[in-house]
Amino acid sequence: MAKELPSRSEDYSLWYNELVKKADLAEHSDVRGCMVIKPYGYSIWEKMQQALDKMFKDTGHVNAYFPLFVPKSYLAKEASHVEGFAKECAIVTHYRLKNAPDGSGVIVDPDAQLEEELIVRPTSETIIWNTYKKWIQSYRDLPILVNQWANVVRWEMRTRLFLRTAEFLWQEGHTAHSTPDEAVRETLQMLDVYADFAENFLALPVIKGKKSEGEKFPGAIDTYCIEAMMQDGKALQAGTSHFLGQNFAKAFDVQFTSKEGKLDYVWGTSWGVSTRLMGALIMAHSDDDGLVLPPKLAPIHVVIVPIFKTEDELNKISEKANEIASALRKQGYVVKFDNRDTHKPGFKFAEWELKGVPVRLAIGPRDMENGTVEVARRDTKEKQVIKLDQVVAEIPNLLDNIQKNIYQRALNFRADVTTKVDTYEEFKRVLDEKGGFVQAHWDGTAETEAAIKEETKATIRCIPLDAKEETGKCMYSGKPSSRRVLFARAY
RNA sequence: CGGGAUGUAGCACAGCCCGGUAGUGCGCUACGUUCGGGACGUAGAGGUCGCUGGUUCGAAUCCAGUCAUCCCGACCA
Repeated sequence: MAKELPSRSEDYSLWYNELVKKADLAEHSDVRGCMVIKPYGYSIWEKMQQALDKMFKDTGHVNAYFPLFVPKSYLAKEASHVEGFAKECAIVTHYRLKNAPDGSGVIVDPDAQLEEELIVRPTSETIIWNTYKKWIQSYRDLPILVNQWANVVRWEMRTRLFLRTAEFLWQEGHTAHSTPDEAVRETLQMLDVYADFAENFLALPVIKGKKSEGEKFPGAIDTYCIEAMMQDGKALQAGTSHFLGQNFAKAFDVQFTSKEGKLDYVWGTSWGVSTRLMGALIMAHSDDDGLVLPPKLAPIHVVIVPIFKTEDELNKISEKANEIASALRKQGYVVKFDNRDTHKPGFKFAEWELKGVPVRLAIGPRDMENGTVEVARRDTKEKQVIKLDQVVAEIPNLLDNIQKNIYQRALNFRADVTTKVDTYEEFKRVLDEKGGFVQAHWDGTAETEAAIKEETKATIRCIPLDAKEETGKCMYSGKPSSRRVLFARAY
């Protein structure tokens, strides 16, 4: 009762906020715009990290760590980069505090001003390319395929748990190559890794595409992205991969001698996903009863709830429950036997549903008598009673089935809210009445893009990589267009 | 950063207009009855009223500042 959620369809934002807090994922800190990720939420993030990290290693990458602080002058070296990030930087100006002369507390010591201010990294391109300059002389030093797990700070005006916080956790890959082809291949490879991860672990279908000039990363030649659809019809950028060309190499004077003995600037990429994926995970699958986790990312796969009146009953049930639990654990599943005698079964059912545990087993005296167990799946809330000796064999199939089902559900939802339109009137009507992705022709100009954004708040999410060649007319300007692009209102 | 709202017990909120011993529900603790979908009864514990300053004999209440959160804008690879 105390934990009941607001309805998803009534107020999506409220539902989201309450769910994040009540499912024990995260909460706002008292520190401006910052978030506390609670143990349960963090354990999901850890599972994401493990899966991603393995995929990075499998594609030849290694991890390293670079400083949190970036000297102001580094950030200034790449013109569009500084322009893109200047408005949201936290800056360290002093290195010492002292007691206030009037005894009112501590103050910043005015004598301890830094000669050059340090920026708390909003992203690490600059400090990393400054380092790469020292690492690279020859084509033999290339490629460099480095990833970093870190926190970054972007002083956003308005924050939202997981989706936009002042500080967030992420990984950022930064690679250096001797040829543009290789760098472009790397950029696209990592985009594929992200899409693969989203679909196979998050159970979240994504659209791979390229950003328009207006939406691309400051300092990139091309920005590629994966775009996902949330249950309220708004899009979410779930990851990006940038082809940096020689922009950062030129800004930081990173040159190498090629096989032919010629001096050239290094070609770069960068790519990242963040704790924003947690937001995507929550908004894509959950319902009014709480979180729905894909089994591959669930910190607990199976919870066993005993139903008992007496200690004697509990002991008998525990014996069976522990048998099942240890058999499942041997197969690598995380099983929670919730034998608390402080809460009733109904309370436990509701609590584990709120937390999104994919499978729940309930065993009571009735089951003990019949040699059965009640199996409930979180995604559909279906319950069935099966033989006790079959349950261990059934669970892997069931978990697999749940993983596939929530992916399929999200895919169906996305298809339902994806609309093809040819006129601007229709475009506006679809956005207001239905939301979702809108496929429309665009003349390719920044002016049209900006005007549409201004008038409808919808942005070009991406130019899908698999967009078919199709002659048409821009819905806004009437000028010719050769393919449809994807519009949506977005987070 | 602009407009609006909020900040009082772990949580949700009332009290503020009209200044005078800090309230309610949930949760928490103990005991009893319960236990197959969020139990009930009885008794109890728990609060520098966001923070700083001002007005006043006296401030949760009035005034100023400040910090944070929420909504709308702006901003946001």
